[in-house]
Amino acid sequence: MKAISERKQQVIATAERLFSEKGYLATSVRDLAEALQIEAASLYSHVKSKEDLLWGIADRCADQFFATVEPISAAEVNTKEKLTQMIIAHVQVICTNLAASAIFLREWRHLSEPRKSEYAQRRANYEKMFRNVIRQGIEENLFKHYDEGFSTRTILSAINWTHTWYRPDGELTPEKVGENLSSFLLNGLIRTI
Amino acid sequence: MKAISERKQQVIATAERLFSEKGYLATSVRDLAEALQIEAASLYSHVKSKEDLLWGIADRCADQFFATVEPISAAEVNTKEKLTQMIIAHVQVICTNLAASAIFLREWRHLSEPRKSEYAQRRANYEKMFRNVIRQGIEENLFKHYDEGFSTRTILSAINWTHTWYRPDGELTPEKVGENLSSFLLNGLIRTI
DNA sequence: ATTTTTAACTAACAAATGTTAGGTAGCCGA
DNA sequence: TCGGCTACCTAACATTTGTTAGTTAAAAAT
Repeated sequence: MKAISERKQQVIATAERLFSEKGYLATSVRDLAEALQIEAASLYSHVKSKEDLLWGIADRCADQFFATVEPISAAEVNTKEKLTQMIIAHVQVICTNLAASAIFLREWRHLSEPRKSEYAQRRANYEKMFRNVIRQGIEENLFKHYDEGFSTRTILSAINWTHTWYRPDGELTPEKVGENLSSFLLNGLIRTI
Repeated sequence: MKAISERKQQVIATAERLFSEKGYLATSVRDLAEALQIEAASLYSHVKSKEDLLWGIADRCADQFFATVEPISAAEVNTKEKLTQMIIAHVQVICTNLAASAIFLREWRHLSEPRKSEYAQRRANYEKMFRNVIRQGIEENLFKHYDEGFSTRTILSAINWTHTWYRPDGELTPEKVGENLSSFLLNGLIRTI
């Protein structure tokens, strides 16, 4: 496989940070170069193009979400437990890859075709894992009979937003955040006892 | 007050659509002009600058959210009912102003200072209305004792995402969507009876 | 009938953007 | 010691960008 030089790793890490902070379009190649304290043209020793950089980040991040959540999705556990664990795992990926996750969740839209459509498909496949477990829960009469797409979108939007507010230096561990979110979404805000 | 000519309304409506579809930065003045079938420079008969256009849209949309939700926030109803109605109202504004809401929710970040900071403050004040009613519910021991900021962010992110998937030509009315969302968030996905 | 306003135009601008060409100093393995 | 590789440089490029200047034809107001 292709080994990734240490310097290229720095380029990628800086790009992740800037793309997630300011957005892909608002980050110029010169901004990125300045953050690395080199000239803009020098970036092209490490990277083929600005969009290739975005693509690489998006690609690797998608891999990580799949690698973390897919095993849980395929495991044999009861439905409630499975959804809980998937939420916790998903949130964990976000919290430990805040910058890259922002690309997975938002900035991928700025890929150009055909990559953009391919990526949208990949994201849809990812979300289908959540959709499937939710459908399962509905069929088992364990989950409420909302439209299955509605429930999926509501849960995903609530947990995805984590990437905008989670701070690694805060007091909450990623796991605790995931537990709180799954508990909230499964049981609701209202006290029942 | 300043009357807004019919043509300017068209410019604004088209800008709302393009800014929300492709994003503010990805929409050039020439894109906008082409959609209106005029030359780029002609836009400046109607609008002072591209950012002024963004600003106007963001400003009016914020007004609308406040005008719709603030009266409910200030009303004397029990806490659960108040939060429910606020969610429904908020979702209703989104669903009936999909394009402008996308600016309120996302694209305002591309305002330049000091407008950006002012707008962020305004949004924070808006969200504070939700935060307050949630705190109230916690104090009344009616809502679960999650961190108040956590609950607020979770609810808002779930309901804000509506703007990406709601279709006016679908079968759900905005009110029904709001009811489903508030029911989901207050009671959770799990069946209890 | 004359003036003013409106809404468009053409032409051009400076600045910013992503990118390429071609070069150079230092390091590493043979 | 030599050749090639790495990581950067300067200079320049073609486009795209938001915007201004100045003009014009038609409509509205006086």
